[in-house]
Amino acid sequence: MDSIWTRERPAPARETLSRAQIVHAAITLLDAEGLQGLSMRKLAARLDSGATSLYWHVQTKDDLIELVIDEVYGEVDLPEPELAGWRPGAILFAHSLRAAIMHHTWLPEVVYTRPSLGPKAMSLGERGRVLFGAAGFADREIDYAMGAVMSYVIGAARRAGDMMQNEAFAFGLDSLLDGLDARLKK
Amino acid sequence: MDSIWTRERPAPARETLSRAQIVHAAITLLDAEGLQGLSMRKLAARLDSGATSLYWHVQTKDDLIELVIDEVYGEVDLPEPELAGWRPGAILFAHSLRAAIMHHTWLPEVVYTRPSLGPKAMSLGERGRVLFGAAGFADREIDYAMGAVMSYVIGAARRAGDMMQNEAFAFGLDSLLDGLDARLKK
DNA sequence: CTAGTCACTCGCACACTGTACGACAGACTC
DNA sequence: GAGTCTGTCGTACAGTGTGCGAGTGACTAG
Repeated sequence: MDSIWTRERPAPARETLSRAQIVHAAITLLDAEGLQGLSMRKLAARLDSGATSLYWHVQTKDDLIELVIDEVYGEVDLPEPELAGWRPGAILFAHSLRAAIMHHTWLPEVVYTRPSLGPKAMSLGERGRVLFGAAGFADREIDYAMGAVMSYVIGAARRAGDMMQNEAFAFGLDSLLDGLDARLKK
Repeated sequence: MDSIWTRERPAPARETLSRAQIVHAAITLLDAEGLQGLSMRKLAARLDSGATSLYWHVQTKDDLIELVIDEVYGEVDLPEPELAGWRPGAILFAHSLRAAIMHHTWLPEVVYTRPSLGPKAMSLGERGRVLFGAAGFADREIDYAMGAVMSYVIGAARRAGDMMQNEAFAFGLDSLLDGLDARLKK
């Protein structure tokens, strides 16, 4: 009998590039060689394809970078309030974002000029709104509070590195969270 | 009579490029066209010189960018504690740094990868240590506190813009300063 | 006055960049 | 068989940072 299910997969004809594959390769190349190290030709070489083939899947290099940023946002944890309570949740979020930046050190250089409208950034924002909303912030302050934490973490990635820096990081983060907390209790 | 004082200036022979001149022109070019817009050739054109002439005054484009960053640090106000007291001083510092970033929007993109060891950055750090030291922070916490404020301000430059954003900026800054203040009073 | 040195400028060249364009190839639909 | 759709790729162009070496004028030593 012949049906979609019995028929064997047509076998991908030629194996074909995919956007996800390109984005993934771009991230590993960026991690290995930094922002300077990312060129369309080098990226294509890693994918065993011609440089201009990439342009079928991605309109410009800049678009690729936007995709790559969004992908990294996907690595960031931000728990639901029931699981952790507000403050531990915010701390976990902050450390998780920091970890992502430390792992992808090129991110801060690149995050400033673009809007962050990708799906994973959106989902992160949504989860943040839930957490900070549950904490007791209202209306605009929900976004302000989450934005403050993100701003601090991203800014703190300058010259980030070792233990010593982690102490400094925690100091600032705790202070900020204390200040936010105080706003809740007023 | 002939002396160094009576002799008229030899007249600069040929008018010559200077590092300061190059740095200045680079900043105006960056302000006008962004990081992408800065190329050695364009910069040289603005100075009516050959592109490679710049390389006598500056070793690489990267070095030039380091100089440029330091120059911007020079625009940042940070008052002495007697003049303002700690908290107003910190607020002025934060807003002044923010203003510099808003004026030179390319700065965050560029500030992450380099150490900030220039004289103006150093002087800023020194003045900061005075202010935060006078506030009552001790030892490492002096640097941590100032670093936290800087981190927040720099991070908050993402997608910065209008009134609305200023409200968000002030919210986070006040929270952070509240948290730091609380640490002083414990 | 001549010869040499120093401070500085600049044209050329090289390897490399992003990407527009158009030719091509295979699979699928009539 | 013809045509379309998805996808790949070589070539080419304008632009990049910068090494190299030649050039130029002002100053100094003899």
